[in-house]
Amino acid sequence: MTSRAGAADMPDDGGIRTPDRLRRRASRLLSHLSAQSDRLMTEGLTKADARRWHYAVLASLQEYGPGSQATLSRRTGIYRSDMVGVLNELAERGLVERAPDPGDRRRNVITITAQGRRHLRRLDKVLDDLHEELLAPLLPAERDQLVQLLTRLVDHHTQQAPPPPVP
Amino acid sequence: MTSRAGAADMPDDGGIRTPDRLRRRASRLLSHLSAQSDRLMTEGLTKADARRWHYAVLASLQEYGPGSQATLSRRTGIYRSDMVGVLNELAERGLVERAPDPGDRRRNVITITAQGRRHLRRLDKVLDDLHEELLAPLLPAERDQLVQLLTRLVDHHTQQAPPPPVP
DNA sequence: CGCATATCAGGAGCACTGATATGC
DNA sequence: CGCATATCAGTGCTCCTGATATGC
Repeated sequence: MTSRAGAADMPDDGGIRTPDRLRRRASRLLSHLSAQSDRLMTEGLTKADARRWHYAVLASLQEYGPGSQATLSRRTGIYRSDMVGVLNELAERGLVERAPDPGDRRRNVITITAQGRRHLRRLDKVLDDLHEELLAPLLPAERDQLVQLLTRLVDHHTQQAPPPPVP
Repeated sequence: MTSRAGAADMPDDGGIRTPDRLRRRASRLLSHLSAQSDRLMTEGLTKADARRWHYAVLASLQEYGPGSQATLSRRTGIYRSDMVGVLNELAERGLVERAPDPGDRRRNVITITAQGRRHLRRLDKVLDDLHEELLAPLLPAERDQLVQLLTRLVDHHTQQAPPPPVP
């Protein structure tokens, strides 16, 4: 007897809802896939003695140049509170340098080192392979589509300041 | 002087990498958007005195009928260890009932209550609105595309057993 | 003074591991 | 016996809230 008792446990929902709304909710799909993706990337990066945040910081340093910790926070989306620890780990490994800003003594200027650049090149290769695995079922055009759709949504929700409460 | 010193801090990457690989990495987009989506849903559900897991459990109960905790875990993707607490919260609120299975005394049979169904209807409405907000920039056809792409990826990575090490 | 910066302490939610007791 | 189930204890990561000291 596997739950085919008729209308007893087939509750009234007005007949409107599609039967698999759970699986088709975009938010659930996103959470699910993001978790799978994160696991994949974290595993791969761990083998290269790195974490996801390491890559974000190093890549942002290489693309946009040195910057204060607050600047890096804004670039990468990492919280200021968490940035400290990430930079400690990167500095321990000799991948970045933290020097006081002579022009503004509140700031530290973070710079990527030569070793950091070498490390970043390795990580980029690792991530390329992992993305191949992540997106394996999609054709190249579909991968572009996905990236484009995700980008539009991310952009829409990032430049969205929460509307002022109108007092 | 804002980092325009020539080739000094424009490091060699072979000229191959696209300049915004950080922003276009699918894994980063997924993490980012998933975080934004999670925040949106969590906020909305909190106002309705619920969490995301509550919705998952209630919806799964309504769609597939009652089941043991292990069954619910498989349906919803919530870990068995965490399921206990979720069901405690739902039972406290009178939204589900936990009764011992007479046929197998290891199991509890979880059933959604009438109050649980009412609550679920409210949550479904809340989530509909939140998804409208989440997917606002996309046309209906694009939303379907997104859901379809995400579904294919999720499916691909769920039924994937890690390949045997070939001894 | 207000504002930004770096740092530290800590919480909430989720994904996950491991151990235990119980019953199939 | 092996296996599944429910439960508890605890970890790590991410996101996020403070509070502090310092310098603009």
